[in-house]
Amino acid sequence: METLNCRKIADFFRALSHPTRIGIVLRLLEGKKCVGNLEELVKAPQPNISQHLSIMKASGIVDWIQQGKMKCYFLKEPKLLKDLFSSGEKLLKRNK
Amino acid sequence: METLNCRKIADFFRALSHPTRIGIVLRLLEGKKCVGNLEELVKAPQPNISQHLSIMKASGIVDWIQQGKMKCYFLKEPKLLKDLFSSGEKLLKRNK
DNA sequence: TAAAGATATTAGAATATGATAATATAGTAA
DNA sequence: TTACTATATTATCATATTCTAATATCTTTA
Repeated sequence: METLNCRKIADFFRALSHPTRIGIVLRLLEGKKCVGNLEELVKAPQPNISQHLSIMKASGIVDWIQQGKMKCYFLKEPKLLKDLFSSGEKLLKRNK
Repeated sequence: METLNCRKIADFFRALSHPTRIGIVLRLLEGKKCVGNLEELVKAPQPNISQHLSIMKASGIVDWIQQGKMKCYFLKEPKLLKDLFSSGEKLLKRNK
C-alpha cells in the first residue's frame, strides 16, 4: 500500500476521471473494440475518442492491436479493472 | 455495473485524482485525524488541506466530527476504499 | 503509385483546477 | 465579552484539461 507514491496513484485515478473515458472502459469491459465502434457507442467525435484513448494508453489502462486497417483497443487488465469499478460503485451507492 | 452513469463514476475518481488528496486518504486509513495533524503529515498549508478535505467531503469519501475545538476527519468507508486502492495498486504494478 | 478508409496529431479557445495570501468563522477559555 | 486556537472561505492568478476544427499519418487496395 505504501510502495507507490501519491503522485502515481493520483495520476492513475486521473486517467479515469472523465465521463467519456469511463464510457470507453465500460464498453471495453464487453470486449475489444476499434475506434470507429467506440465513436458510435460512446457518441463522441473521432478525434476526441482518440485523445481519450491516448490518455488511457499512456497510463497503461488500454492497449491496441492492428486489425486490417483498424486499431482495436482492449483493456490490459480487465479483471482488475472490474474489481476496481466494483469497489467504486459500492462506495457510490453507500453515499446516497 | 450499469446502474450509475459515467459522470458520477468519473466524478468519484476525480475526487481521488490529486496527490495531496491521496496523501490524506492514506493517512486516514490509519485512523481519524484532525486538520492540524494532516497539515503536518501531508505537509501542505492549512487552507489547502481544508480545500482538499472539502472536495472529498462533497463526494462522500470523508466525513468529520467535532472534538473540542478541532474537526476530526475520517473515511466513511475505509474497508471499501482499501479494496479500491488495492485493485488500483495491483494495476499500477502490472504496468511496469 | 494513387485513392480511400481509419485513426492520430496539432493548434486554438474555453473552462476547470489548484496554490497562495488574506480574511472570516466557530469553538473554547479566561 | 475578549482573546486565542482551529478551521473554513474567498479572491486572484497560474496552470491544466478539454473540445473543436483542421490537417496529418498510416494501412490497404486498386
